[in-house]
Amino acid sequence: MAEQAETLHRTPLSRERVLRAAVALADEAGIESLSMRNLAQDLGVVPMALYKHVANKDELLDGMIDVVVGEIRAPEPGTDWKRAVRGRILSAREVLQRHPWAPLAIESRNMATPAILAYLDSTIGTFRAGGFTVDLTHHVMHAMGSRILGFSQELFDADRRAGRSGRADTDPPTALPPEIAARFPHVAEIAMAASHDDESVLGQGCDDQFEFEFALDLLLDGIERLHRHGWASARRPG
Amino acid sequence: MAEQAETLHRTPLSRERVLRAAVALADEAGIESLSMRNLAQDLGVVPMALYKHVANKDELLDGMIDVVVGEIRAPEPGTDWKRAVRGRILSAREVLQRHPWAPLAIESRNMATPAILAYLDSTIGTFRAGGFTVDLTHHVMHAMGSRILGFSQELFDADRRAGRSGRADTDPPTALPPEIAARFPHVAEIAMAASHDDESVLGQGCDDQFEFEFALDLLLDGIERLHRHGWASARRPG
DNA sequence: TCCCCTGGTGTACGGCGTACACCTACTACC
DNA sequence: GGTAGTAGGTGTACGCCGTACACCAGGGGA
Repeated sequence: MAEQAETLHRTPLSRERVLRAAVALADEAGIESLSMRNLAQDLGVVPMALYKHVANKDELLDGMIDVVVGEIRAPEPGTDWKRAVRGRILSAREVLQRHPWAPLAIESRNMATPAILAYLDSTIGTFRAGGFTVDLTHHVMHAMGSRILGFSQELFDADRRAGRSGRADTDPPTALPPEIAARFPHVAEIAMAASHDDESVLGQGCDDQFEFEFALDLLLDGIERLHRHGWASARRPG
Repeated sequence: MAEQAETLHRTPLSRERVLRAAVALADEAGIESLSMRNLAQDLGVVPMALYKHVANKDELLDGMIDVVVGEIRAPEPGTDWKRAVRGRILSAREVLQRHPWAPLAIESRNMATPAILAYLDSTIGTFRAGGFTVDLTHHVMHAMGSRILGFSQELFDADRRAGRSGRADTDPPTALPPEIAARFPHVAEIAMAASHDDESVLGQGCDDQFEFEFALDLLLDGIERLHRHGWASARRPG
């Protein structure tokens, strides 16, 4: 019977299947345990079999990124540029939260993958359709940076670093140890305010979604202002 | 004589020396060739000797980050918050350009190193001294994200990815291949405008420094506006 | 019938981080 | 001066990694 199971051969590998298995593995076990060997084992196959479908591990990562980026929802057409861009970026953020390893993977790779280019192209198109000059659009895209793909690379969030496995326990208050608080009083002050829900609007710890939208709107509002005022690049005087 | 050279022993290792050698190695050869073995060889020592001074490779990386962050210039006192923050961030940017591997290293690590905390603490202090509420300061720090440490994690710059060795040849025009341009017309339009120096203000390719300051000022101006209007967090209505 | 081509296999190599036992030279103390 | 303890460099070895290369099964076309 084992023989029969052998015989009616498992659905054969394909680039598609390899990529999806890789994304699933990274989602569940963290990017640090995505090795060709582990991935092969998940697929019930010998490690070298993967190389018939992806050139090497780097190319595997590129493929995984494209899978993820492909999940981002296109903006509904007919809305104004600001709403369209905002909606799309928030959709990107949702996607990346399902794949916590992706931001770091994206940043550490070449970035010229087809899906990313398509995404950027479409976003640029939204600005252009909204009446932005090529010039302003260019700078705006730079200014949005990685946020345009839904992540902001905070300096704080200890979560999600280095691709932790899925839902780690969202850390409770975790008042920072007193010797730290003493050395860094200003940090302590903020941490304090953020964890006490006295009259502070912030509930338990930081509300990541709020912070993301705060920064996003700060940028979008600034951009809108530049656009309305017909901003054109002229190097600011020294 | 070899014996004598042996005998008057080389200056002994120290955490300090190990860290500086590691930074130098990463600067010159790229972070991908920073291995405990290579580093030991550079120091004329056997790999395991390093473990008497750093606990493991992760701790080595943390130490390297602290070395780099320690190079950031403190703002001259007595200036207004905006000038102080801006100056310091631009100083941070200079430092990180000397250590192209650092942004990725920083992002992939835990971030709670003493030097980083001290840096954040001092920056927060600048905002507070400028009259910002704890609340606004908190959000502002989030909004600045990694930019506060001098890097923006662009999606474009192919340079500097994954810690290339020092000065790679700054790529010439490099008009993107026509089949790409056809598939991604909006990207092509921008690339075109950026490389032609016709009447476009941008010289050859992108001016990274300009883009960085553009985004930085966009944020700082927006922040200033919030501050002046006495912004206080109240969740935006759905 | 034969051949080739697609795709899975097995073995092996060099590099990595690092555990662990060892040795050596120096310092402190009697 | 002798001895014990310790800080710091050494050597060996293990298990993991990516992947080169030779091989092989089986199915489809000539």
